[in-house]
Amino acid sequence: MDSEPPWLDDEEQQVWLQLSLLLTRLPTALERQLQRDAGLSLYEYLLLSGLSMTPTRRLRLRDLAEFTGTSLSRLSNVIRKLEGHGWVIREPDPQDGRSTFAVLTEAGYAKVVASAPGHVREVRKLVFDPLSTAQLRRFGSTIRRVLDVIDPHGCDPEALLRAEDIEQVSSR
Amino acid sequence: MDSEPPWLDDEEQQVWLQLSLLLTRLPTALERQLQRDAGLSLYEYLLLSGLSMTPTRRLRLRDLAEFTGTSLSRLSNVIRKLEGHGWVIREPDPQDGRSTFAVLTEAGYAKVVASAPGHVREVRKLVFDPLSTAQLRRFGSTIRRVLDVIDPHGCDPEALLRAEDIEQVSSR
DNA sequence: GAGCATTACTTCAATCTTCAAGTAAAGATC
DNA sequence: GATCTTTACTTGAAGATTGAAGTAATGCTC
Repeated sequence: MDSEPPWLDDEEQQVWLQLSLLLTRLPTALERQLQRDAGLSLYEYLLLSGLSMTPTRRLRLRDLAEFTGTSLSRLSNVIRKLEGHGWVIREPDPQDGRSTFAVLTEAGYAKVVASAPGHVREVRKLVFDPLSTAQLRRFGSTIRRVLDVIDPHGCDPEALLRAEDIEQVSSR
Repeated sequence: MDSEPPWLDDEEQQVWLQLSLLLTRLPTALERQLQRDAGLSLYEYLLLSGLSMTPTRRLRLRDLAEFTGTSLSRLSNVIRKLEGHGWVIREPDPQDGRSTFAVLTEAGYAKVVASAPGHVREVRKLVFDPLSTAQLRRFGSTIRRVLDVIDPHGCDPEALLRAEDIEQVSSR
């Protein structure tokens, strides 16, 4: 096997430092805005907006956990909290007795609609405004390359959001 | 001021999705490796390795909080845990009765030395190997641009690590 | 169709994080 | 030099997260 250098060179170290900072500072900044203006955590926002992007505004908990990138256990707790606010309800999956849908209520949809603009404004301010179009494009493909290594099956969240509507028969 | 579009265009949305994934998946992957191979959280590793990079292997808690990007409160708790392992001790700052040094012990230093190669290998595998040199350079400067907006004073952590030994002798 | 493995979810306990006080030392201002 | 503010840190309670069971439905294999 190739023996790789045991430490990063100067340039790598520079980039690694920048990336580490981004990894901690950006979520914190987004979280702050959402918490202040909408009383939502970044995770909660991601969850609600994920549901809202879906044709029937529902997702199996398993898929939602995948989409938000966390454990079912955490998701289960957060859903309970969101149910308390009346933003989400659980519905059994008629096709599979094991799985449960998280369904966005009207109130939940309204919450997303109300919170999205502020969040988008922040994302735009912090990420898109400072970058040129070309820079943006390269940034995206660089990140994609890293993600391919972390998660080679590239469990495309977009696909998740689109693929779940086939089996709708009833409800509402 | 320009009124900005209320939502992201397709390309922006793509990039944003990639970035969101990176923000959650990369720390998780690094955390997993460290937890498995060294029994450390990413935060603990960052903290210990920050101390180890310092000329005297010590940093004021305030500076360490800044460096690791979190609250003093969290830091205080983590330091207590690390003290329990014998990796760190607290020492009062003779220059300023309010502040405390976190000092890396020999055992703590040994812990960093033992854990670093595995962590570096993971970082290299996930971030540097997939990128060309040119890509890397652009990636770094793109990130820097974003960070400049989030944190304009650009409180350079490198400076922190270097700057703390001057005042062993004098005050301000 | 019986038995075994897997999947989807929930819950509990342990740990971790945050937030809001609280303490105590410095520094600033008059 | 008395008072006011700021800075550095700690602590305790509340809330969040993880990890290990536990339950229940499903799928797989013989």
